[in-house]
Amino acid sequence: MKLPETAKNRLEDALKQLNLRPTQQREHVFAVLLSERDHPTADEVYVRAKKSMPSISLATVYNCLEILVSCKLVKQVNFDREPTRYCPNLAEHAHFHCNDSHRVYDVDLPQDLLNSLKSVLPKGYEASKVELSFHGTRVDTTPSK
Amino acid sequence: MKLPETAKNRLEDALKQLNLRPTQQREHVFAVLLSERDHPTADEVYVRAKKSMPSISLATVYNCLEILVSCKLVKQVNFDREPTRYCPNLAEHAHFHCNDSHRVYDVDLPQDLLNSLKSVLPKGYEASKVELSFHGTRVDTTPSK
DNA sequence: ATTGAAGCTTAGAATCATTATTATTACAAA
DNA sequence: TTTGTAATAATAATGATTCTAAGCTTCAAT
Repeated sequence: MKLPETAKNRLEDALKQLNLRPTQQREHVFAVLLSERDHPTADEVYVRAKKSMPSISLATVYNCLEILVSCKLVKQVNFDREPTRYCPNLAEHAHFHCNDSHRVYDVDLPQDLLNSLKSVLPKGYEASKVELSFHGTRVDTTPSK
Repeated sequence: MKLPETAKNRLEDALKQLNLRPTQQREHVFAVLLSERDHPTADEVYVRAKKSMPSISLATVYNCLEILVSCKLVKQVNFDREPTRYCPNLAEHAHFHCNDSHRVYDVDLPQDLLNSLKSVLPKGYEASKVELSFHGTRVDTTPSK
C-alpha cells in the first residue's frame, strides 16, 4: 500500500491550501481509497487501513476522510441512510447501487444530460449540486454457450 | 385535522391489502402528512400529530409512517444522512433541497427525461428506482419596482 | 356477553454511524 | 531545549431509528 508520487503531490498541495499537514495517516487513508475502485464505508476503510498501519484509530480514519472531502480529493456518497461511502472519482458521475451485492458502481454522465437535468428546475432555483442514483440489480449478460 | 373521505378510503383500501387495520393513529398520521405540502421528518410529524392527539408516541409515528410507506401511500426522501423525510406526493418527481431554508421542494420530472436518464446505464444494469436531487439556493426573482 | 387470537400502541432500552472530548504525541518555530 | 500548535488515539456522547416487552383493542367464534 503505497501512495503514487502524483497522488502524493496532489494531496500535499491540497492540504497546504488549507494549512494542514501531510501526515502519515492522511496519506495512508488516501492510498487505501485509491487502491480499489469501489466505494468503501468509513468502517471498511478502517479495516483496510489497519492492515498496514495497525495503530490507526477509527476516529482518525473519520477525520482523514473528512479532510480529504474538504480538500475535494474525495466525494461522499450516500444511499438513503446507509453508512456514508467514499469515492475518489472526481469526475461528474452517477451511481448505481446493486441491491444484491450492495456494491456501488460509477456511471458516466454525458454533459448534455447534466444540462437537461438542470433545465427541469423552475425559475429561481439555482442548483449547486446534482445527485443522481440508480437502485437495481445487475443482470448477467454473459452469453451462454 | 381531518382526513378527507377520499384519502380515508385510499388508506383503508391500501391497509386492507396488507391485512392491516385502519386505526386512529394511522389515519391521523396520514392526515398530518397530507395537510401540508412540505416534507417533514418523523420528529416533525410527531410534533404535529400530538397537537390533536396528545397521547400518540414517537414509536407509533415511526410505525405508522413505515406502514404508509409499505402501503405505497407515502415516499421516503433522504438527503445524505439527515433524518428521513416523508412525502405524500406519489407522482414521479425530483427534489430540490434549499441550503438556506432547509426546506425540500418537489420538482416535476418529464417522462422523456426519466427515459433518457435510464438510457445512460450500461448494458446489464436494471434500475428499479431512480433518485434525482438538487441542492442549492432559491433566488428571489420578484421583479423590483 | 365471553373468550382467544391477532394486531396495535406505548415506553423505554438498544443499536449503530458519527461526532465530540480529552489526554497524549509529533513537530515546527523560537 | 522550550514552547506552542496541530494531529492522533481512546473513549464517551449523540441522535435517528429500531427493537422489546407489556398491556390494550378489535373482532370472530363460541
